[in-house]
Amino acid sequence: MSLRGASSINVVIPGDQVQVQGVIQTAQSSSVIHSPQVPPAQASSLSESDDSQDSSDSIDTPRKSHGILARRPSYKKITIAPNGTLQFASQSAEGVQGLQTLAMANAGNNQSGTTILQYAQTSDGQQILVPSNQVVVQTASGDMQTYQIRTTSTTSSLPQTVVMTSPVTLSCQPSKSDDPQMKREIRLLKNREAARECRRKKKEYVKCLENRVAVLENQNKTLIEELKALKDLYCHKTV
DNA sequence: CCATCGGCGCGTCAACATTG
DNA sequence: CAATGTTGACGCGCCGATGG
Repeated sequence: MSLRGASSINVVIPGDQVQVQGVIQTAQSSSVIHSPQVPPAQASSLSESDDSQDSSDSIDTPRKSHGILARRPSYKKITIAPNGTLQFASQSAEGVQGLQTLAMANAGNNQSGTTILQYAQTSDGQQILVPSNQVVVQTASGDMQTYQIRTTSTTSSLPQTVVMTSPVTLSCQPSKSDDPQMKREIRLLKNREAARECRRKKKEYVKCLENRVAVLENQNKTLIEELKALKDLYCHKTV
């Protein structure tokens, strides 16, 4: 019963409540339990179980043992419709264009004290990496300035106030360094962020599934009651 | 009070997918 | 095809609960 992270997910139909009325709703089958929509290439590798490698047979490391796992569809492709259902984006409709301009999402929750990089976009459209405790502001004159952000409360439960400190120059842009050490550092940072984001999406996804289950159970219950009522009605008529 | 346990989030690695 | 993104697996540390 850990209270930390408030992650005890009790199935709650969230704010945009999913109300079951009418019941019939055969619904555009945006089924939640989408059978792993395996792309053709992958499907073959599924059934054939990586034939090319089976000779080398997987005693390599324990890590490699998850070859069995079919690649799941990306959480990224799953969006939540206002009515609580999940929608799966088509391949091409990704379009996260503006996203990278200033992702401040996690800036506050960095408990570990490590610096997280995020993408910002300079006025000339160039992407740069900026530590997530900084924010990029475009001034009236059009030039970009970054500010450091300090949060005044350390506990995540309390509201955090943001303090803008003195501007920081962008001189330390990782200018496409060829230094392998630097490259690795950047990759690690990016992966760190990616992992965090991935976990967030996964949690969201699971929550959605649970909501969906609740809705379907509700529907099921209503249908059963309706059926029962109809049966009763029918019996009375025939007798 | 201390040891233990279970849950959680994190960072990293590696395998696989996607993109250009 | 190389670079980059995504995500499962693993190990670690932290925290709260629980039992002695």
